[in-house]
Amino acid sequence: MIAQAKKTKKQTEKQQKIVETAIRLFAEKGYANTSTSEIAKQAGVAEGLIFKHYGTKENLLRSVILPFFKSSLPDMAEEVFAEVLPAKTTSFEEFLRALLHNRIQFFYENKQILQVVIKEIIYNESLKKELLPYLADTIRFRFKNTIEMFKARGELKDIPTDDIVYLLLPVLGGFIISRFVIVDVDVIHESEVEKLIEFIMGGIRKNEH
Amino acid sequence: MIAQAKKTKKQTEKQQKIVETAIRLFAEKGYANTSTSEIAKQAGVAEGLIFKHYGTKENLLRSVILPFFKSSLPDMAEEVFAEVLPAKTTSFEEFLRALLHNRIQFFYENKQILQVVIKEIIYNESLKKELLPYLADTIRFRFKNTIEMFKARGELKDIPTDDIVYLLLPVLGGFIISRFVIVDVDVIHESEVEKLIEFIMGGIRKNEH
Amino acid sequence: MIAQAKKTKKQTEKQQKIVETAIRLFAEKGYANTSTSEIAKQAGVAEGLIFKHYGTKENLLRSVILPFFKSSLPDMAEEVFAEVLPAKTTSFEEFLRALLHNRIQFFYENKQILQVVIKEIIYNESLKKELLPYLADTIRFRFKNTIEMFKARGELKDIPTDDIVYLLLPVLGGFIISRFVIVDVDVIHESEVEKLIEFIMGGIRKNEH
Amino acid sequence: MIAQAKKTKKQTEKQQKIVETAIRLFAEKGYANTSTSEIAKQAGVAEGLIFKHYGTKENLLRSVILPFFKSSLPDMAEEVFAEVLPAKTTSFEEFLRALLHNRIQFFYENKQILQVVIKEIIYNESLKKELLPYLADTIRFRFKNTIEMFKARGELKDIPTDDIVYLLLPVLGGFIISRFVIVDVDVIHESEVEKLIEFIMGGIRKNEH
DNA sequence: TATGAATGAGTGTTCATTCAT
DNA sequence: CATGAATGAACACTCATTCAT
Repeated sequence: MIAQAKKTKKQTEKQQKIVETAIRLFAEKGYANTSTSEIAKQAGVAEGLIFKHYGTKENLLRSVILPFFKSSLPDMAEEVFAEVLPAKTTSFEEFLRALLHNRIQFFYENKQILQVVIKEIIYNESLKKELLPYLADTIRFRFKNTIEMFKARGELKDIPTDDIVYLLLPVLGGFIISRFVIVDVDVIHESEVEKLIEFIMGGIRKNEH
Repeated sequence: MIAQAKKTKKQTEKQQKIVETAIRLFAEKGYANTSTSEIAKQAGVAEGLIFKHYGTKENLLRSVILPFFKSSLPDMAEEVFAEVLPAKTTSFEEFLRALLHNRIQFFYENKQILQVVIKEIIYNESLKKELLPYLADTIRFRFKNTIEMFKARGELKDIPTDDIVYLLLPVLGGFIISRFVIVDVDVIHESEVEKLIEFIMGGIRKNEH
Repeated sequence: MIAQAKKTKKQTEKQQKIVETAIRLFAEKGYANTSTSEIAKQAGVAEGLIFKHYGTKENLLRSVILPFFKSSLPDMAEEVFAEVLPAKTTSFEEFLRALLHNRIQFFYENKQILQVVIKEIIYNESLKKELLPYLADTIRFRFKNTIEMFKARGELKDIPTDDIVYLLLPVLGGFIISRFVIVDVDVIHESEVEKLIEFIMGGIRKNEH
Repeated sequence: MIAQAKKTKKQTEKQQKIVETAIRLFAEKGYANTSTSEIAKQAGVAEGLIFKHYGTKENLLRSVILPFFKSSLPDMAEEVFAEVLPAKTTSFEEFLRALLHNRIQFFYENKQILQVVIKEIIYNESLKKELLPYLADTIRFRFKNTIEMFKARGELKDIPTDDIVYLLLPVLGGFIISRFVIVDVDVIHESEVEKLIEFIMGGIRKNEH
């Protein structure tokens, strides 16, 4: 169900090995610091084969990133929102909790691809231009709907929805990136998630009674 | 006073030009995607001169990053805290506001170096290992003191100080990085800062009366 | 059987050409004065191919020297001693004559590699350290045995065997080096060999009767 | 009296230092493996100064080699033969002994220049072509006269003088080169010299009585 | 499909040499 | 006399890519 980014239709065993190795090396050292000869060697494959299948090194990168980006990621999103939202009784906190758990699980299982995506979006201007708008639109759209729903229920402050999304995304994104990309953790504890949720919901100011 | 990372003691005009050009190109395309020959060409300098002065390409990168990192950055920090804190009457909100304005101004003026630093910390494993602990320690230490002070004044919730810092840093860092590195803005509006502050202080949950 | 230093197992035609050209140029101008681009050009090969096969320029040198040194040279030695010694009746003079003819033939056929070896042993400190002890041990060991045999037969003076070897090696070595390396002759005449043998055996002092 | 190769007429202190350092480095690693920048650094001098004084690197090498070669060496030779020969009563053995002691002392004191000369004569085709004939002529001429004198006295075998010289030079040269250049000894013992002399005079064949 | 020899443009780096000061 | 910044050609080496097998 998850981590399916690696397998498309008909891939030979060697082709599989190439993609796996490329993902691992791109994640470890970055696309620009990984040579096709190293990929070939570690994949146990002739260097020519990479070019038979993918034409260019850049295309190999896209073949790694794009499926994850254009199919797995939105599919997953669909799932989450579909999974969580129907429960009408749920609070926004419950939603956040479910979302975070789902995402964290997903990102943990696709950590290497995620690392490649983030590193290259930051490092590679043309990939950034291509992917960032897509990412922003997709995610933002879903968030807006959900937040407006909860605002209608009176659970959230009367801040404009766009502002909430605009503040929420860097916080959630920063949290996940700092954990999975900057510090390469394997596990995010339940308590961390709870603290984050409480922070997002209530801030840090002491309320007067 | 600011943007002093570029000028050290005795630098010839050409040496200046090399560093400036290197910073610009590293910021635009990343260290790994920038060739020394391109730096030389755009700096109007013989390629050999780069190596006369910096020995290796990697050392040129370090000569760009390290002064910013090890001197300018903590110096600035010192300044902010010194500037803001004495005013005992100030609230934590005032402190945050002053800090953000100061940082935003500083990062705007050093935007390119900042972009280089962040890109390479994410992309270059060995630089990350070298700089991240240093960064974390320096920044974290100052924040802890300040937060504890305001906690003592009863302005902040009774969350453990470490937890507050741990939540605050990705939020502030994520905000600045997403603005200056991912989206390459020139200006951050007053209102954005105010929204961020209110978010940090009060979260998004509607308070019951 | 001889000059086999050039051909190892599976070498492509171009690889052959690289080694041949490298040997020739190293012999003519020395390793340090020969550029890989010149080798490539004269071998009719892309420069990159040299590094595909040999990794570094230094490794190309070693690939030229070491097989000659560690296999051909001792193999030959084996042969000579095996060929000459069984004939119990042979005198030491006969042995010397056979040895010299064999060596001269061998060195003539491998003249260029020999020139490379000698030039680099003299010029390249690290190669000297690596090869000289090996050379000394191998050669010296065989000589000692042979000389002791002939001493036992009463053909040679009662000088300590080590001293004889220690005097004989520079003489033989100096003779061959001065002919093949310093003066680049193609042929060493029978009469030269005879004079050398008579000199070694009898010296230059006139015997009184 | 000796080691005067280093000082010509008016040399500044820095110029002295350049030549000394060049000799040392050329001797250690060879001319081709020594960079002018290294010479300058180790001599404590600006790199430009080398070229102010010597024009090119090759000219620096010649300024080191030629005075030694064209003045010191023949001068010394003159001395030896003048010193030894007058004593009419002396035997050829005595002459050889005096010659060797004189040369060994001289080469020991000029070991580094000697190493440079020998290494470059073997490595540098154009220097070889220039110096070798000169060397051969000068040395050979003096030897011939001496040997003929001793032959006239009946001390030496009736081998043609040219043959004796032709055999003697590689032996003496090989002995000195193998000691001072290949093995970098500081001292040659009296006993070694004696063995060499006895070898040259009497060979190794046991004489029948 | 898969190999791996071969390419050639490009990379970081070195080095002898020049020249303004 | 002396410096050292600056040059540019050459150097060893890398790498994505091609192609005959």
